[in-house]
Amino acid sequence: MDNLETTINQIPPEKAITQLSKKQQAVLKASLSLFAKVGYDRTSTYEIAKLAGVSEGTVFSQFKTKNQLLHAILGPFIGEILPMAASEFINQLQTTSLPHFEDFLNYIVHDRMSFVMSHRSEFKIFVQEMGRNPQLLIMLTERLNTLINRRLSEMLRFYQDKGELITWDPMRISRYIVSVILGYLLPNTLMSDEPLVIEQQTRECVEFLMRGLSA
Amino acid sequence: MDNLETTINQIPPEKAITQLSKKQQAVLKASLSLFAKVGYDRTSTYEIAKLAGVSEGTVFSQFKTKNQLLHAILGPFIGEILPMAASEFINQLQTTSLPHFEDFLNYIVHDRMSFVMSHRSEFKIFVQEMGRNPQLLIMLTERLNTLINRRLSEMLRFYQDKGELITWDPMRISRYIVSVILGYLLPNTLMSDEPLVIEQQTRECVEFLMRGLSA
Amino acid sequence: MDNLETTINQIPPEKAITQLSKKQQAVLKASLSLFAKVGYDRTSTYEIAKLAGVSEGTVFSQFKTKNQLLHAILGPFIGEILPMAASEFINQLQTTSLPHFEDFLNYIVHDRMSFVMSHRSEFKIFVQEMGRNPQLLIMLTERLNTLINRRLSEMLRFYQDKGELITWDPMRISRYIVSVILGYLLPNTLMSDEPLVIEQQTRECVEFLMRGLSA
Amino acid sequence: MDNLETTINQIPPEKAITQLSKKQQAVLKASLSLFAKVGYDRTSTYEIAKLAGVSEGTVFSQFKTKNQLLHAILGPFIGEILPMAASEFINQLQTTSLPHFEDFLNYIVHDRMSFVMSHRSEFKIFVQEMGRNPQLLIMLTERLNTLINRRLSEMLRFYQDKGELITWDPMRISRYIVSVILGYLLPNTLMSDEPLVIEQQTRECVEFLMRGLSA
DNA sequence: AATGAATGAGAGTTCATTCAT
DNA sequence: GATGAATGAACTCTCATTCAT
Repeated sequence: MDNLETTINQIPPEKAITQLSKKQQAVLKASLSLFAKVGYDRTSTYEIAKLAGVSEGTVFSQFKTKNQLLHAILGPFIGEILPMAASEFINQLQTTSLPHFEDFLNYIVHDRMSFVMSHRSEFKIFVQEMGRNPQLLIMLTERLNTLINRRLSEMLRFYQDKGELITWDPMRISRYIVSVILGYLLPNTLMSDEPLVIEQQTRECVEFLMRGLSA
Repeated sequence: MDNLETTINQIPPEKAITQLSKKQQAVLKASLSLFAKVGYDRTSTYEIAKLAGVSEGTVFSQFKTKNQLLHAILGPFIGEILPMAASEFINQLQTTSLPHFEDFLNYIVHDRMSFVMSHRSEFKIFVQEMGRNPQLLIMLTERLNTLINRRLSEMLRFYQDKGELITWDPMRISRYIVSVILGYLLPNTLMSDEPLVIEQQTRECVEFLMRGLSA
Repeated sequence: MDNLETTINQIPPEKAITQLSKKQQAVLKASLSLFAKVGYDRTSTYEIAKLAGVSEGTVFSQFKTKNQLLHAILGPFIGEILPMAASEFINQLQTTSLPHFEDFLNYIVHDRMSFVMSHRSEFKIFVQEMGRNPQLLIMLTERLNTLINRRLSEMLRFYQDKGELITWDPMRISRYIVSVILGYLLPNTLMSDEPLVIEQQTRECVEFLMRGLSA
Repeated sequence: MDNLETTINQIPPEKAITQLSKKQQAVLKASLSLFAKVGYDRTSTYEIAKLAGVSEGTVFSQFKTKNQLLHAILGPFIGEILPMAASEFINQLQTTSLPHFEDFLNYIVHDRMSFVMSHRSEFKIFVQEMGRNPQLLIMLTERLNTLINRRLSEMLRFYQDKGELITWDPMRISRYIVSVILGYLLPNTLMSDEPLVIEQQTRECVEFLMRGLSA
């Protein structure tokens, strides 16, 4: 693994993917599918080429190495997995759209579940590589912490001041929210191919979290 | 990956390990260390041999294949990870030692955290392989479900009847307990090498779960 | 290597080069530079295209194969490296312009040194390929021998008859002349990029050869 | 080419070669033969394996890379090519065994010709790589210069003082000696497989050099 | 004429596994 | 039982060459 750090730091050049030729997109799609199914290490570039219906040389014409293929898949995903509660978007919601903590919870739980479910394969690959690449997890956590400290803590304090949220450390609160969401997503994405009924799961999830986190 | 199913179904031949010669134990230990650090696929048998201080041939004298090495490591671990709420042990606790749900929570949270922390490497390998081997996770879940339906549900009903536990589906309750525990264990085991202050974490964990799960 | 024999046998199509388009000339120039710097085998057509500022396809539009590129470079060079004492030109010099052996030596030493120094890159490529392509050297030698036997021997006899040149076999005499000239050229072309002070070197060279070859 | 510098600086671990297994020696021998015949770049490890009668894996079991194979061949050769006029050996010859410059010439011409002829393949590979690896030539020359300045110049001065050797710069004298020797060796080693009649060539060589270099 | 995406044969290298010692 | 040299299939990657545009 060369450097997944770069992957995380780059804002994904969204257009890049659409600029790819048909064959290159097939390569990317085949990689996505195989990496998710059997893992990065157990996928050979020969199998990728075969599934994509191209020659092995073609696999390397756009993405110079097998590792760049992984980056090309995980880069955009990582770039979008975190903004959960990011920047402008959140600030504006704060007082207007989400007056109560329950609204807030409903929003992010539903939003992140939807995102992951519509990127199941990327998520699975990400989870797999995470086990192998602590760096990946460490950086993600650091970013998450920054996010929480800079943005989220203000918001949480907003609800805490309103008496709707228990006055725990924002970090601790976030940990529980993330844990419970993942408790729904991980078994589903890793084990089955059935789509999740997001509305139902969100309701359950929020119900529990509201009990645990209300003031 | 031949067949990890066998791994799970076998009651771990506990004695096997102690029967191993010094060299074979060194092999197992080296494998454990390397698999956890860089992953099964990225560990070569040559490196195992070097770290264990034996010849490459010796690596294969006891464990016929590299995969059997993985089994020899994960087998016992999986065999012990589940009994969490298993069989005799739980039944006897039920009414005597753990009269209140909080006692029960305290017990299993502390118990499982301790277990995982004292088998960090095995846990890490398990998590890594899980992403790659859905079979592993599916079987584990099925077993967990059986366990919950047969044993745990009785216990939970016991606390529910006492009015100490919310009357949700036992499966749902278990999901939250497991999720929150893992929310503490995963970042710690995957990211850092610092030991966890189990007592402190247990207290936090139980505090949150009690709020979320009390009747 | 297809057939470098053809390269030697072809009278270099002098005009060919000037007939080439700007792009083709750029390709030839880039090849010359890269072949000389890192060698034919270690130069990829991609690098040639990049340096020439053309597409990879263009590299092959004029020269059908990479090998033809080598031929296009070495052909003219080989065609001109030998005429040292060739044909009409020499015959006419013989008695008129170069009455003494020292004049003769001065002439060819200076002439060949100048030629090589103004074709350093070609010379370097030629030397490199020679090691790999004995055919190249064999043919060159045969041609040299023919040249010597047919033309040069007459001339040398002229000076021998005048008592200015030792009465050794012309082949032997030629060997020493060539060796000593190469003794100056090789280190300079292979090792450094500094231009040779040809006048100075010629004087030294001739001084030594005169001592060794005078009657 | 990683680092041929190391090759030159290491005194060749002579024993290493004899310690090699039969198969490894076959690999070395096959490499020597193929590198000399078609060049390093145009020899594939598959061909080496085939010629050596071993599997391709075996080629890499002792020599980790193809390049190390080249080093293993050139290292010892380079280590011995220079001592021509080296250290103790020369000093002791100086006044005792070689009273006259002609004796001295006879000695080194014969000695170096014998050495190269008994290492034809290595010499050929060396010449080929030299064209591609200026570093190789530069270092060799620097060493040669050091050798000449430190040791040889004393010796030459000894003969100059005796009035047997022209009072030119030692560097210049060396250049001619080397050039003329190579003038015999290069065509023979590069072009043919016929053994050289060393005695005859040495006599010719010395005869010419004596004429050119006598005071 | 020029492009550059695509090709596929072949390169160097790795590695789990075997087996004679 | 232990060794480590040997294996050969499989791997990632390179590159001269082709061809539709």
